Amino acid sequence: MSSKQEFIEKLRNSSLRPTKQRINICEVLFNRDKTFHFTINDLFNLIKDKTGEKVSLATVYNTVHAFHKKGYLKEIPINSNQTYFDTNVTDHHHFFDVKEEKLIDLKNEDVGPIEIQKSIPGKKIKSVEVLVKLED
Amino acid sequence: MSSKQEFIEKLRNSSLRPTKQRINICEVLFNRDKTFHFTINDLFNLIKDKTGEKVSLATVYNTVHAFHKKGYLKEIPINSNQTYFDTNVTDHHHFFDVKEEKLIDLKNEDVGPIEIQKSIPGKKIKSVEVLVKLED
DNA sequence: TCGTTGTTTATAATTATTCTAAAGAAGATT
DNA sequence: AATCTTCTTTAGAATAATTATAAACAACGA
Repeated sequence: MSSKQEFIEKLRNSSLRPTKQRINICEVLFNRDKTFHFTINDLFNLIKDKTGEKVSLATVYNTVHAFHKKGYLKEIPINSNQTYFDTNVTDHHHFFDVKEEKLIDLKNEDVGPIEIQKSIPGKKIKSVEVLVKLED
Repeated sequence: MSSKQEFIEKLRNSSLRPTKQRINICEVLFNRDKTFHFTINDLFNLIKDKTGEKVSLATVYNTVHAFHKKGYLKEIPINSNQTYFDTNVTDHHHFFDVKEEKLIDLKNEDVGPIEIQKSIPGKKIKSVEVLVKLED
């Protein structure tokens, strides 16, 4: 449970002006116990439902990208026509239920350590992501 | 080096009629030594270049999807605006050079074994994919 | 050869995302 | 508080990838 005040500080600390819209988006994204997987469209609809206030789609895009850039959101690679984001920005992996189009977190302990025994000169590893697809 | 005749058989065996267009696409996709990573648009352009014959974009989409369904192509999960495919349908992983937008194969030996120590009732694992993003 | 069914194609439609430019709000300065 | 600057929001247009449509065409079987 985070308070409005905390969100305002968080935004200020990131040199993002604490606007009504951004605070509403924070409420929806970060005011929850469990990690949250979503598409922009999910979020767009949830904001209306949860806060009663409408935020334009463009602002949702802007804000999600801003939060992603600041490291408050993580983009999840799935083959789908829509981009998925995750409020859990720690290093972790995912199940993807292909039929239900649903993402499920894998704790780091759920996946053994991953050793990459190859390197490309001049490049360093930015991230290692495992995606486990599930079928019935 | 596969021959035209082999492609025709391959197509027939999959109950896909061996049309000129499909055979051309096979030549471009499967008549090569190394694995091939591509987007639909890459392929569309390559067909013109390599075979001299033009195939409509819609047919490229149709054929790639048909081949994917038959298991001759693999879709690769990357966060990008375009969908990537791979002619290497065996179980393997990838580097993705974020800057150059280029995929590089990881042999299975290059990645230690991956243990998934969690399961979802009623679901079974369809695939396990590792994507290693690279930066400079 | 003829009829059936599958395929190709140009084009239109759809969908996710980004761009644009004008109106509005936040922050700093006096 | 009034003003100025800068950032933000917004509706709507623009773009880009993909999918749908429906008519012309080609492969197959009888």
